[in-house]
Amino acid sequence: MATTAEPDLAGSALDAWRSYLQSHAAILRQLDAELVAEHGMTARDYEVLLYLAQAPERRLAMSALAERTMLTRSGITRLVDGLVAHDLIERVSCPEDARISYASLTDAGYEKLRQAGCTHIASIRRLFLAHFSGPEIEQLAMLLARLPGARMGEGSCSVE
Amino acid sequence: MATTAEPDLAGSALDAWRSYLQSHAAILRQLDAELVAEHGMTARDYEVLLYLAQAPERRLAMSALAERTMLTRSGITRLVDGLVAHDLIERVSCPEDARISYASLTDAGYEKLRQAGCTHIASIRRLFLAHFSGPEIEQLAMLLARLPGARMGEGSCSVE
DNA sequence: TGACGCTCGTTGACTCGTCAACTAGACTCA
DNA sequence: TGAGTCTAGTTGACGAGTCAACGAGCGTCA
Repeated sequence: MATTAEPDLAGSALDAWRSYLQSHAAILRQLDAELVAEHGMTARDYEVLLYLAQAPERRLAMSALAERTMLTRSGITRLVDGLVAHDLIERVSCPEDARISYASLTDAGYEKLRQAGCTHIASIRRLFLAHFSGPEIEQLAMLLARLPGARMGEGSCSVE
Repeated sequence: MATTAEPDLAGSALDAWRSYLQSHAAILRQLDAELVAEHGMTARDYEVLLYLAQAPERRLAMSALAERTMLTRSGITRLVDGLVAHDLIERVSCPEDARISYASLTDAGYEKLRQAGCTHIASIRRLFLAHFSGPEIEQLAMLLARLPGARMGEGSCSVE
């Protein structure tokens, strides 16, 4: 119907890209829905609590959180606002540098994280991992690690 | 520091999942930024125009668009509103069923899509495909196709 | 000391997409 | 025919996250 002069994607390349895009949307939506339904918490909330739990003294500067979650600093400010309102996190100012404010996991936040972790990790297994064999997971990990933004070996996915 | 009684993710499983999540965020952000910078259009806009270009008579009912893009019907209404305002799409009512309104690609929309396609596909190649060999792409396509939401063989990624 | 430039976090205004409620039209069945 | 129900699409109110602008604090260098 028209020219195909522009660079085209076809075959496996297209399949890989489409599956990558669409599966991500579907899985994340489902993951979020389950976490919200069972623990009143979004996947982002969970992610933030997890990073804090894994950090030294269970606290991180706002900027550090923003970097890990791939949100902007203003995005993190608002997300943390919500978690503070639910007493899962508290803000702690830094005595050495007054510009810095830490997000610090409360005991309640830690407990909430542990509870939600069961649901969340089970969901990840069911929606993602269960579709592959052990060697396939390794293969997938190896391939996906090459993509921009992929970072590895930064702690566990459950509470330490 | 705490018990690890809850199910845990470790090793390749964690790496695969983390890379999957984080690479997606990074790639999509970059893809969107490039499309916006060069063509004043988001990746979602592009996606909608592409689905229309590939559809019979270059038009689709709103619900069909919603399903393909994994947006809700209200989300699609608003996205299409924007594209209509830019004359890339027009709404056409269905004579057989007055409930249905088609989103129909205009010539301007088609031309815009062709232009943006060059940028977009080049970006996908650079950010995603370039990191793998041919056989690796096939492997990846095969693996990712098993995930929920992944659908394959539904046309090309460029204008037909 | 103090002006300059940088970083950190927050805020206002905005965009994008959701959910729930709604309207309008089509189908079904008595 | 007409009540009940279902589907398609839109709208209002909202939540989440972005960008741009800002205030405050730190470091540097003259």
